[in-house]
Amino acid sequence: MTDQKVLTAPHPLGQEELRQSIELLFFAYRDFTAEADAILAEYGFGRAHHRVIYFVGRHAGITVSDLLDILRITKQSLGRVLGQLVLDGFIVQRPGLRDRRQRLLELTEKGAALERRLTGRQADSIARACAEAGPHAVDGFRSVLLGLVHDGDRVRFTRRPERNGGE
Amino acid sequence: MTDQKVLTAPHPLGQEELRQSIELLFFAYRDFTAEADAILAEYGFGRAHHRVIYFVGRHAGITVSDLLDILRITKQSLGRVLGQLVLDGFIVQRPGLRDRRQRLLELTEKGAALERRLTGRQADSIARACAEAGPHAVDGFRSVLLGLVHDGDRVRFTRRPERNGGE
DNA sequence: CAAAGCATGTCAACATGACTGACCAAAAAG
DNA sequence: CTTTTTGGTCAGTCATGTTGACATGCTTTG
Repeated sequence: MTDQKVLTAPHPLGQEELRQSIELLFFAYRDFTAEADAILAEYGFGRAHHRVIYFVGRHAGITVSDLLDILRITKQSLGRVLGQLVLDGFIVQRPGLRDRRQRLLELTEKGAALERRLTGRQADSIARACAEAGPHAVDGFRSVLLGLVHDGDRVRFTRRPERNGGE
Repeated sequence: MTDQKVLTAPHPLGQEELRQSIELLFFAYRDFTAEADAILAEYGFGRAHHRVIYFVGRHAGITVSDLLDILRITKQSLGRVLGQLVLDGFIVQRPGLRDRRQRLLELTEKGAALERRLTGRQADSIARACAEAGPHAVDGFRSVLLGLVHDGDRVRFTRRPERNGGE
């Protein structure tokens, strides 16, 4: 019969290839996040808690405002999950020195342990997928994803993400 | 032989690369879905409606059960959004002939128009990102994503997705 | 300095879209 | 013909997003 290997894109990408890419993104994200969700459920947490733990771990001392810029949710939504994480001892807040309104966020050791567990699991998933696809595929994977990220956030991937000045 | 770093990869992807990949997936998915969300908001719909419209468009005559297998949500969750879409005239249900309990789902012309609008917008996003990254990157993008998809669903991308036998 | 305005974060009320449990109807199994 | 399985629905709850009103503290200005 005719072809059945649909996974090679000859040219500027036809309708079918684009549809498959849309679906791949949906299925991949669904399954990728399901891994961590299972762990989070043990703690009574959801995906929102995961995102907070991850980015606080990544940027120790981050302010609530900066976290909001990353997550693109409202202060109120963040406030709820953040409050739970603080109550449960996964995150500590300390007031900013330069600006006492701020609550600079940090993981506790307990929080850092959970973060390592979650990130480790997800890193394993990606590492396995990358290994299967070959090291060469990884560059393509990353550059297409980067093209999907809105301009304002691309800088996160082109320079060092660490920059915790003042406090 | 027998060393541990012999497994062919030039660099097995370090911690930092893996973290960046995790974040890329988060940011790319966030921005990718935001495009369609804006359109959906005009109709008073959410992301759940989008997924239903998309997969019903993709598999005309699909049953509720098969749709549930794709979406991995509960019948009850699907029922609500599906009910709205039927009420608003975006989807029609017709009873199965072989099994009268089934409600085979199809888009109306109105539903198909919305589906084209949503998919077109998302296809443009991906096409642009792929064009920027180069046609070569696209293969890598797709094969890594495919590696993240759980086994049971990979078959959707290796053979023709159409197969509406019975009715 | 005091008042105005802006920035940071909180509280209250609400909407969406997941979930579980109880249920009905039709088909399949005995 | 009963019982079990399958396909789908109704009611209620939970998680997590939203907007609006607000307290506090920094900054700017008369």
